[in-house]
This record gives sequence, C-alpha cells and structure tokens, in this order.
Amino acid sequence: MTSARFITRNSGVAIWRQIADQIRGDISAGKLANGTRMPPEIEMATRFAVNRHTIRSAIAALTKEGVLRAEQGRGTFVANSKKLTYRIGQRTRFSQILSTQVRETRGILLAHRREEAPVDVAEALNMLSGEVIRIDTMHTADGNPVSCATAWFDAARVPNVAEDYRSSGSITFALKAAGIDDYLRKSTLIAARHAEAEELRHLKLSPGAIVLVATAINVDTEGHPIQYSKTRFAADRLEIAIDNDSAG
Amino acid sequence: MTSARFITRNSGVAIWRQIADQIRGDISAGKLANGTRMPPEIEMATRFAVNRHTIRSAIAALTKEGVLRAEQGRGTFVANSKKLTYRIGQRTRFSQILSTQVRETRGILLAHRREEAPVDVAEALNMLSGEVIRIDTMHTADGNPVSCATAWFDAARVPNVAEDYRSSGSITFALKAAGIDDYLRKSTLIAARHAEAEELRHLKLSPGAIVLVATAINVDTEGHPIQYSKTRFAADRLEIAIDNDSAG
DNA sequence: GTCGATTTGTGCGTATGTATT
DNA sequence: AAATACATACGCACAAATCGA
Repeated sequence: MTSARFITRNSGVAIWRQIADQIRGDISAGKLANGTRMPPEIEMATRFAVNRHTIRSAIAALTKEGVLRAEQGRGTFVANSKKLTYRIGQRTRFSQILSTQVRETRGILLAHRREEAPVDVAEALNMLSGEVIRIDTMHTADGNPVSCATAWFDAARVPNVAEDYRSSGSITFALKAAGIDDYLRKSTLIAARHAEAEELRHLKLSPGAIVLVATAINVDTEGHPIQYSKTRFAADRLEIAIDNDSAG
Repeated sequence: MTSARFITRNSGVAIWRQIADQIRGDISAGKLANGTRMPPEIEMATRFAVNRHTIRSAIAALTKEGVLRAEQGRGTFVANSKKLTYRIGQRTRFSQILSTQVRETRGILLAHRREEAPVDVAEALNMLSGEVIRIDTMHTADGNPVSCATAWFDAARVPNVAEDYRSSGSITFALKAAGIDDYLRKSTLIAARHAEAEELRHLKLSPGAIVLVATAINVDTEGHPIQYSKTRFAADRLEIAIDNDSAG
C-alpha cells in the first residue's frame, strides 16, 4: 500500500508511537483517504518488522485520537481525514477564512488580563511603554477545536476588547466596538513545535502532537499596529496557505 | 530562568526525551542564548519534578546532538542557538533569502529521475499528461542541513534540470540554463508533521523531530507553472516569515 | 446454516528499557 | 551502585467477530 517504513530503537521514543506518528502523517498527508481499510495487523507487523502487539499499541493510540477505527473481524479503517486550509493574506479573518469549509466557527474567551507590555509585545505594537490587554482565546470549527491564541492590544486604544470579544467571539467585532472599522495583516511568522500541556488540553491533542505557531501583527488603515498575536493551530487538522496573487 | 515545565508520563515518549525536546525548543526559540549556563542538574530535576538521573539522560542526548556542552566541575552550557528566518514572497530564492544570515549555503542533488507525472504534480504544473523530471535535493547553511526538497518540472521544458542543478546547486541557475530567466512564487501551502526516517537522516534530526512542509508552485513571467515542489525544513532551526507588505 | 479463512481482541511469560529511591 | 517498579516489546496461543463459499 505505502512505501517501506523505518523505526529507530532506543531513541527515547517508543516504537508504537513512531508507528502511530507515521500512520497519522500518511493520513493527514492524504496518502490514506477517509474510510480506507488499513492492512491487517500481522501484515503491518511484518512490514514494520515489529511484533503484532506493538502495532496494536499504535492502533490503540490512534483509535483514542479518533484517527482510526478498529472493528473486530472486519479490519481497521481510517476514521478521519481532510485538513482545513487557513489562507493568510492582508485581510485575515478567522471565521471568514473557514466559512467555505465548515458550517460554523466559534471563538471562546479563555482568559484575559491587563498587564505591563512584555518587550516583544511593546516592540510589535510600537509602544514605548504602557499597559496592554492580553486575551487568551480558542476557536472551534463545527465543534472541533482547531486553534488557540494569545493576543495583545494597547489598553489605551481598546480598553474593552476582552468583554467585546467574549460577547461576540470575534476580534473583528471587538475592534469595531472600539471604533476600528478595518484592519490589515502586516506580517506573519510561522514556526512549528510540539504542543505544550495547556495546548494539548484545549485542542484535545495527545502528547507529541504538533502545533503551527503563527505570530502576527495587524495594523489599522493608517498602518499603526493594533494587535499582536500568537496563534497555535493543530497541525494535523489544518494547514496554512499563502497566496501570493492575492496577498498584496 | 524560564517558565514552568510539563511532562506527560506513559505517552510513548520517554521523560528524558520530552525534557531534551523542551530544552532544545527553548534554545532554538531564543529563550536560552548561546553560551548560557544551564541550571545545575539538581535544580533542573526539582523544577521538572523528576530524578536527577533523568535530567542527566536528557543532557547526555543533547550533548550528543551538539546542542549542549557539559564541563565537569563548571556546569552545562548552551552550545547552539538562533533560528534562521526563511522569508517567503513572490521572489523566493533559497540562497538569497539566507544570504544575510549565514556565510554560505549549498544545494546538493540527492537523486533525480524522469517519471510519469503523479496526479497532484500534473495538476499543479497544468499538464494533462506527460513526463516530469523529479529531483530530490538538500540544502545546508554554513554546513548545517536546514531543508530537503522534492521538485518536479515539465520534462519537455527543462530536460536537463537535474544535471544543471547538480553542477550549480541552484534552481535559479538550472532554470536559466533552460532559457527561463525569471520565475515567481505563485502559491505556498505550509503544514507541519513529524519527520520521516529519510528526513531524519538528511537533516540530522532525532525521532519525533518536526518538519515544516512548504508546498510551492513557481510560475514563469507569463504565469505558466514551471516548478512544483515540497520542501521540508527542520522546524527547530528555521521559521517561515510572510511579509504582506512585500508579498504582492 | 455451517465451515473455514481472515481479522481483531485477549492472556501470559519473558526480556529489556525507563525512572525512582 | 543497587534494588525496585513499571512501561515497552516480543513470542506464542487462543477467543470472538466477520465474511464468503
């Protein structure tokens, strides 16, 4: 079905997890479509050159994640598939981007506080000093968590951003309430790392999962920075597109 | 020094490896600068709430990787640091992008072959059918591997792309040799996943490491697709920037 | 409906790796 | 350094569910 696989022993990563990661990768890369029947456990065991129990551990982990589904006597099937695409351009709005791909999106305020601006935040927002509003949010698409984010705003400019976000679930709305009718994406930095414990919880991921981290600066129509944010996307559910035609 | 840490037990990833991954992440995220002295093993052990032996396993692994350097009686120090930034815009050239950040870059041809175009390749290159040249390359910056890539070209248009790349280590040069003086980035898709065995080998990563996957289409000045590529970047050494000001 | 073949689910014994004390 | 506990991986055997002949 797919190409030969390789396992590294004594690497600190259990063999069952390496196998689970490879299978999950194949599925999210589109090599294994939704509903596809996986090879029998014994065949996979010989292919990976491991014991059948080890394959079963990998399958058990992926079943728990909801990626695979095993049926006694019938086989094991791909239960999940297809990634969302998050298209980044100058006008980047969470719900609008996903609106053609899912039925509904939701933004939830997890926490908020007023704080002295950390150095990177102050630099990004072009503030010499002063207080910022920090909000921690998470976002779901059709009920599935896809991302969580931390965003900072100049407290002097948008003092009620947290309350306005809580009631609407929308940054666009919260900024409108502060008199900012439009905003544009100035820059985006993309990195990837393993999810931290809190992210695992919010995004319902399992240890070892990957998050795409988008660090963004949004500016108003006059080019003044109004928002600095770090959004963590579940990398197995979503990919980021950059369309150079429409980006500029 | 840095924030509190979290460890997940029975996740299939050994605790020493989770700790090693976190420390490596902190270093490449810039939280721990080059040459910084790490806290004593006992202090780290209490902070992570694990035994000192476990910390020592993590340090031993990072020392083997060349990320840390332990000196008996003095302490453990950061031997490595700072991520590269790969800036994606309309005119995306590997060596040029990194030229301000490193002394030298190199492109190495790993393999090449002529093949019938797979469906996604044919679609991206706007070919109904026909043969493509596929080249597998890897790229180093100051001798350190940062990425490996697979690229496809229309065999009718650039028949000698593999040989020209081999001699020059440059896509720009290889396309010039085929009469294509300029090309632009049309679209880029960014995803993240665990590195596969071959990538671990080429990029000198350890199991569980993350790669950023950039799937790109380059077009000539008339807008005809000429190159379809999938580049895998070592996520702990590099991040991707999208500058919306200059992207369009 | 029965039978055999296939496939997943379960149990047990053993050896090694991991983590703590 | 050693003793302990548990997780991981293997090998063998058998039970339970599914499917087609």
